[in-house]
Amino acid sequence: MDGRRKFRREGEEKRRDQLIAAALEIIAEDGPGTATVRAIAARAGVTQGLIRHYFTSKEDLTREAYRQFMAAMNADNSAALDDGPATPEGRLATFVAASLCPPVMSVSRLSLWSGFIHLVRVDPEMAAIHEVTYLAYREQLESLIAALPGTRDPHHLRRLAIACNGVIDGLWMEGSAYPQGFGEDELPRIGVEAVGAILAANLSQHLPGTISKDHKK
Amino acid sequence: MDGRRKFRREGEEKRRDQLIAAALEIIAEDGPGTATVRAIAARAGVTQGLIRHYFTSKEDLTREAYRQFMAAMNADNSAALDDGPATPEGRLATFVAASLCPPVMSVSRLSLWSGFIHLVRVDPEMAAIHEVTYLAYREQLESLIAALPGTRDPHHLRRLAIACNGVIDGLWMEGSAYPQGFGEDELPRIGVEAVGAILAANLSQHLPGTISKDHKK
DNA sequence: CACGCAATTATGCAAGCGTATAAATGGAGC
DNA sequence: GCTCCATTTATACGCTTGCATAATTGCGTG
Repeated sequence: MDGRRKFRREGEEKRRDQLIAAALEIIAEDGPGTATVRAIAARAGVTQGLIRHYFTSKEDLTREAYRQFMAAMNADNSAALDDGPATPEGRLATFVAASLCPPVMSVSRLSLWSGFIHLVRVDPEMAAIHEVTYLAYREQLESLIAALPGTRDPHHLRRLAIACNGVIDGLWMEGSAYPQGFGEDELPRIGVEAVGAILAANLSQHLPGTISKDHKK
Repeated sequence: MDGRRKFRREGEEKRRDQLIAAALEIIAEDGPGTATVRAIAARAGVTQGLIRHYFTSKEDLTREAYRQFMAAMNADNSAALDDGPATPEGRLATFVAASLCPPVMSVSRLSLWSGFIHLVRVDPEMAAIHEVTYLAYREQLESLIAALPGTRDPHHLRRLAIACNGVIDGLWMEGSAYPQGFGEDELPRIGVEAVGAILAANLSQHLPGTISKDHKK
């Protein structure tokens, strides 16, 4: 009789997270084109009106989703530092390798990234979010480089960090797009070696054992 | 009285190129979101019906635009080989450097690339176009590497090419996104050095003296 | 110079989009 | 168990989109 659907009330935090998670899932699976307000609401198990109750617009939701995605990337990446070696070389090598291993390096992350990236070049607010998280990553990289033996002036240091970041980004893309194209630990090894080459440092020998074993295949 | 607009008849080839060019311009400037059928036709100076006369669908036009864009990237890149040195090391260094100089490396190219890239992960036909042009680039890179002194088995060679391609891609992104972040010839130098490090070859000394001097827009 | 056809325009349509608004309802507090 | 309000649903509106179709017109051809 009553066709009106039953529902449960949830806290604001939980609903926002649900909606953001639903948006990220859809973007990762089918691209941003299918991530409509209706599709996101359906995936989250609510009706579309609720989105406008928790977000001022769809753009707002999109930006929050991007912010959360980028934060997760950085968090997953830095988490590796906690369990790694304590030497400057070891920390840098661990950091680079973490960027080139799951969960940071994965198809779904690449799909998400590619779904967002064009917005960064079009929407100034997205660009701001990008810059903040990008700089956070690069500054962490820069401080790890600065901890290496030898002194470098700030300007040189900055350019080294940018260059290393570029290498890592490129390998991340390659590996995420073609996971089957590389052996188990091959990409992190290549990445660490390339970064070492740019910095004129020998990083490979400081990698934790689980990563630097011989590559098969 | 007669509000109907005047027009000139053009050849099929010319009209198709005009429409593709218009689509690329809009995508580069405002992102794919604003590249609607109407906007593209307006930019090309025709009415929207004409698009469906020369392309079976908007998807068709988009794919042709992507194909043309990727072809231009490869063409601009290989063109550098004609004017460069003839030694294996010199040719590889030239090729790498060309990827990191205008016109291949530029903001508009990055905007175009970012506007298309998410479609590659969603549309199988776009993925096919991507694979063809991507492989063409990588195979050229691979043959340049194979020409270097020393012998490598095919499997190893392939992985080296993938790794070098990753480095180049990453630096291309960095440099395209932040052109002001590097000195004039800094990025090609870093790229050649990093590629040399991966291949255990000394490429930098084989670079032509001035790299990005005379590029016409 | 008129004919004929393909190139081009003009108009319309159905579907989907984001957004606005009002009605219903779950659930905590008394 | 009643009340009340924030949460949630339901519905609708205006706009844009890609696509289809019919009407026009430029222009090569005889």
